[in-house]
Amino acid sequence: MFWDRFDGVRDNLMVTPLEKARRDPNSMKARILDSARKLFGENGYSGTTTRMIAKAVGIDISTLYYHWGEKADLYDAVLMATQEGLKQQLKNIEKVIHGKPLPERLEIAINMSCDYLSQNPEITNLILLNYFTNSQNGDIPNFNFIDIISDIAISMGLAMDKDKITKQAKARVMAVMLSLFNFIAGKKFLSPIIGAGSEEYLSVVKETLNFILIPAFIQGKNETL
Amino acid sequence: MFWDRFDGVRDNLMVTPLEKARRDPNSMKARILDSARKLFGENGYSGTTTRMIAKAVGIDISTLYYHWGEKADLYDAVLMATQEGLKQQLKNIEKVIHGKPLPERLEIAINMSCDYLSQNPEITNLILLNYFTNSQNGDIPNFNFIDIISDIAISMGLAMDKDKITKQAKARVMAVMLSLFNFIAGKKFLSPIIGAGSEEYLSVVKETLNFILIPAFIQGKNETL
DNA sequence: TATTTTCTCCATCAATTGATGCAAACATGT
DNA sequence: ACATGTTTGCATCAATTGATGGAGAAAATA
Repeated sequence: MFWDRFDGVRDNLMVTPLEKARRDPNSMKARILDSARKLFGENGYSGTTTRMIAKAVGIDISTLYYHWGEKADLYDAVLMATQEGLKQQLKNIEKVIHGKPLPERLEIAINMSCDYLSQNPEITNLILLNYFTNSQNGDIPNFNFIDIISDIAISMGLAMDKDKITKQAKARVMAVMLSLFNFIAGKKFLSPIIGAGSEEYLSVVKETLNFILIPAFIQGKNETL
Repeated sequence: MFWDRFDGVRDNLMVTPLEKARRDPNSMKARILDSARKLFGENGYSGTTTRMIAKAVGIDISTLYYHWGEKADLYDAVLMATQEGLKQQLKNIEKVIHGKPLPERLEIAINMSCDYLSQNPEITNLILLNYFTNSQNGDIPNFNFIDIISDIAISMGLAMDKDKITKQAKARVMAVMLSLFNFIAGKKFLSPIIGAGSEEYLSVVKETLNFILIPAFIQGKNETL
């Protein structure tokens, strides 16, 4: 019986399903999570069925439900994993730009972010789709934006204390993020409109972001927020 | 029999369903279109069912199908109507700002656009949701962005000829639009993050857009695109 | 009024959806 | 080999989806 097994703490007792999946990237849990992330990113929550995910992994839906339970729970885990990856990437950028003057900091940050996000396009899709559909639909789990916004605000020198960030500063960071995310997430839609090929698109985006953001934040540097 | 009626051209022979609906705003067609626009804007294409729309109008689904046929056709009409409204509003703005110097033009355009879009929030939702889901899903009708982009580019003095707009100019206009659209569409999601109430939110957004866009486009005014 | 056309709703369809029960397969330790 | 718990897939469920046929009501036409 299970209560006979007192030989120490069973290590997955206090471990979240997401963490369990991350420990072994080849586990069924992790494979499902990967496919789910891709598909949710492509089609959104209601546009993605559990059968689509199961088929992508090559398993039966009941196996999926065995590992992750409800569809909403799986989606929640996908958002968590995405969020973690993004935060990790922000830390990497922070390391590189630390100490440098603001214009250079911005340029490097834009450059690195563009590269990272365009190499993992499902991230921006996932976040933006979530925040659109979720702004109206309360029963879908939602992405935690505020942490990331705060981190960036501090990194960009718009605030000192994580708890004392002005509305204006948050809004400015948000504008930056939204532009960037939209350009990446909407690549397939926007690149034909702009009339640029895949490689050219990324450089046009970088140039545009630099064009728009750098003068604003240089000018506003000494402004009181 | 219908072929006996040769008393002139029957005027709705060459009339699109959308136009027919616009002629009489109280017609069933128009009422369905209105509810559909609202719901598609709130929940996206796959998140909105024909039954939801019918229920909102207070009719049976078969009545809806009688008037609009396939769900995709109705969605298409919704996008068309939205697009027309947006273009009309752009013309209004153009009239007001015509002849004024660039910084003022930008400020007025931002101001008017913000007001218009926040009074018709389903517009931005519709467009953004469409462009996200459609960037991957080809069988859903899609919004015609390029016309609007071109109009704005000319109005902002980034180009002279509608057929000769550089990639950079298009990208810059797009960045402006995307920021604005996202702030409006994401109001419910973003305002708690910023920490602003409903009225305050709009003014913070306007301020932020001015802060970011005006220096960029002033600086870049004499640049060769 | 009579007839034709336009409209509305009920009932129903097949396909798809999220979700589960159960038995067989697999692994793991004794 | 045995008993244990862990995975997996088949079959199936009720609910929901987009969509239609047909009967009758309403409106227009004669």
